[in-house]
Amino acid sequence: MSIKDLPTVYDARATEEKIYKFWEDGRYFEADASSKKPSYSMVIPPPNVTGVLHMGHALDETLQDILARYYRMAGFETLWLPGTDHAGIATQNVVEKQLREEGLSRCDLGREKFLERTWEWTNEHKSAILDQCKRLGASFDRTRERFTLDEGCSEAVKEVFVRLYEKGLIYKGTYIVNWCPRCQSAISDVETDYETKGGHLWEISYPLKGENGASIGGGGAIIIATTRPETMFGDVAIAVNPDDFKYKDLIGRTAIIPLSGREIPIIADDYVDKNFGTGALKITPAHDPNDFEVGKRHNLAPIKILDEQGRMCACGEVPPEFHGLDRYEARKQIVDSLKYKNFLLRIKDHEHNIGQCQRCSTTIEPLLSDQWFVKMEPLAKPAIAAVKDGRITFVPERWEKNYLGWMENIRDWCISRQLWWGHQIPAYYHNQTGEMVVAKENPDPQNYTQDSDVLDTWFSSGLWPFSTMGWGVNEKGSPNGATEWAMKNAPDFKKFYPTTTLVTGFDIIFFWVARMITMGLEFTGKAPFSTVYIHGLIRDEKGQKMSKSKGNTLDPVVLIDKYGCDALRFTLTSLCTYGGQDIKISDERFEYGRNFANKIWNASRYVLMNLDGVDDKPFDLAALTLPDKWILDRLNKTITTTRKNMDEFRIGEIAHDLYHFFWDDFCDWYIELAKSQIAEEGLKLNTQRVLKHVLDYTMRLLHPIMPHITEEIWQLLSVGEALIAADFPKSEEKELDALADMEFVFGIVRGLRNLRQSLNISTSVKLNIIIDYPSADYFVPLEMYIKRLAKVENITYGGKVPKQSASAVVEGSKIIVPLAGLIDLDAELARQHKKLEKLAAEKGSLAGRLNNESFKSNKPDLWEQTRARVEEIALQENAIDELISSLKD
RNA sequence: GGGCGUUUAGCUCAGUUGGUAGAGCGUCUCCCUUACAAGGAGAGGGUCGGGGGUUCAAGUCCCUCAACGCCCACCA
Repeated sequence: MSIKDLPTVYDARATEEKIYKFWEDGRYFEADASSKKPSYSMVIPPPNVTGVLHMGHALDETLQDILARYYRMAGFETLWLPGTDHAGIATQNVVEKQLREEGLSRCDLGREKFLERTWEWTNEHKSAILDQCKRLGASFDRTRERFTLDEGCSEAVKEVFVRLYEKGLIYKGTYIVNWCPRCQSAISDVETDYETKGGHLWEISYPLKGENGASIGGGGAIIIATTRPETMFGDVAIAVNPDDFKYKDLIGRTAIIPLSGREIPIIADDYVDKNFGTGALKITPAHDPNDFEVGKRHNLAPIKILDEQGRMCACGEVPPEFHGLDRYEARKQIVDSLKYKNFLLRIKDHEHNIGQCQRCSTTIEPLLSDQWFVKMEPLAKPAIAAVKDGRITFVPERWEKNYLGWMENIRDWCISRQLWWGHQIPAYYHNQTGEMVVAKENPDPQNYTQDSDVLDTWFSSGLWPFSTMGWGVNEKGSPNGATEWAMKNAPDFKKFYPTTTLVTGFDIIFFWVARMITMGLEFTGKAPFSTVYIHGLIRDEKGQKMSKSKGNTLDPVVLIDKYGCDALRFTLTSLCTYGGQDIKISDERFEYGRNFANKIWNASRYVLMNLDGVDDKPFDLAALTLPDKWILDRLNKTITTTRKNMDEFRIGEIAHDLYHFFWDDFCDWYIELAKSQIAEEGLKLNTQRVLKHVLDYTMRLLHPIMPHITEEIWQLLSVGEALIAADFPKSEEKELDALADMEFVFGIVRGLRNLRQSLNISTSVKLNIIIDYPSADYFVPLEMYIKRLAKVENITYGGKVPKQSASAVVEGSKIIVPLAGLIDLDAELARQHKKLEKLAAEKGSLAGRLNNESFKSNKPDLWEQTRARVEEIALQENAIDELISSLKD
């Protein structure tokens, strides 16, 4: 297709498909571990295999891609490593749902068959979301794609588990955990959400046993308050505050659990708040984390009365009529029974926070069970230090506090999950003796059986920066113990670990970022990345979180179809503030990026269509006109700020700067001025060279944000083979010093246009203008340029100042326009008076400063500036006065 | 209970070391001038949430109050 046939509307769809294929075919995304160039690397936050691309990914992937493309162009050997997460619970849920539809359960299949089935599903979907990322223009290296359950990652998981265990940092124990009765698994603290709900506080009377062994009812009663009456059969004590005079005498006596009749001691513990409820608290160690601690302090064995489904146990502690009841039904019946037997004294409304499973919103049941934990404190210490001493920086900085606060109060991490899909815990039990061995392989499959639990999904993602890169060869580089896989990939680890930047949302700082830091430091001795760039979350136009259930999601692929990928990327990028504010979006916002892409397209079309006869030589510095120098200066400044902003992760500012430079400076001013230069034979060639140069460099600057359209145009410019592999511009030190003069020209033109508009003189009417310069300094370099504007602005220039004329003042010069035709005299007079008022107000406020001696001595340059402005105002006022009297003539 | 964020033009938001406020969209006026009507030119619009303080000078620094949002903790 010839340049002249390029469509006037940019065809994003066709261009993007073609260009992405060009990059893939040219293998431009693939990193070379043997390169001598300095490295820049990132790992993708692995999306869940069950995930579907949403706006959050679009933003996260776009930002990473911008960095990858920038550093690739800036001379770094760049690796952006993609992959996906096996997402334990989520994936298992999907497959179990399929099974249910077939009338089966996972237990019908058995573990082995179920896993086969899940692998089948996974293999089918594993890469779907990364394939979708192609539409985003993602330049990650698919030859290095990883999956958290694949060979290398699994090997690393086992290695890490065994080493932590041997170091005493992984332990197994019976503790209270957050149990999800629906998922049938323990979940970690961070996977538990709390929601405030209305509930009740029940006050129940527990009879006291008589002092001298008197029978039930003989010794009065103690009244406790609880939100969970159904757990009463698991009570092991009643606790009161040791300083609470109400109960002082009761400490050490014995109370009797209503309905079941078991005897429990009354103990004293500081944990109890005298002022809450009745000041007496029932202690149920098996079903409440705080009670568990109290129980431990007082050596009271927990009694478990709810099972893993959330039903009352059929045990001796629970009266038979409640056996097997669901926890809520049990509560109802127990309360009825208490009421009937007069043990229930009062019911108060009470709001409290209820823990819920993040994944299925089922109310969490704190449950006593055998689980595996990571001892976090020793691991947290170096992870705190790495952030405090600056080896790891958070951008924006405020997230550092957030991270440190959490780390400094870290609690042990429950890592076992009662699922089948995931990394099975590498612990083996002897079939007869029960003896436990923790090892990477089963020591003797005949006699040992592996622990049936799997690891929390975040355990493997915590290793992601190094498990994906061939970690496993020991520090001395010896193959001893390392798998073949690790050996093969070790060069990646050497070249690209630690990674440079991690890009993610603040919602997974605790889940993921913190764990990568602890694990990275523990196992590689190095922080896994030096900068954590935290961006905001995408929200809908009302500021609500996007979710499928609310139906307020926007599909990135649909938006790309409608507006184009580069448009989507540009819009998203422009909304990224340095502070990482959440981003509110609606469909229409992407018109911003689309319009910009179209502007780029059409301006480029103009340049391309006007390059006939141009050569490959650089522009002639000596022959540059004022606008040439100006646009080159502006380009140079834009290069400087773009690089600086890239270093500082001010990505949104880059987008705004480039938008402004391209649209306002290049299109609206330079190209318009260049049109008249091209018409002059003597200036044509050099102008073409400048146009070509500026477009070339602008495409380079914009490429990280808008990769497809820039690649397309750059290739049409025929200055190189592939923009993706071209150099990122470096700024020149020397300035061409044209800004001030050009501003003057702009002032003249604006003044003129303003006059036309306000006097209602159409651009089709030719105007004569006269410029009254205050001194020759202005005149010499600019006269020519004003003349050159003649065609564009439809003016003639020069002559004598007639009587009736309008004028505008620019930096001491006056543009005078004779008013031969008709104008609206009153309207013009009113306009001028309004201007006078404005000027007077400004002068008033400036005068105060001017007379301020300390301002004059503290900031002489600023004072001088102010003084100059006051002079300018006086000139303008004079001009307006003159105009007014001339109009009145 | 502790911490963080936000409050600037009709709407959505920028505003890096303190120096008389900017953008996009929307509004009004004019223009289909062969790069672009997804465009061009011009205009209007803000006592920067309230109050106090520091300073010659505060959207910007300090204190305080208010509203909204988020995170952490989880007194039964």
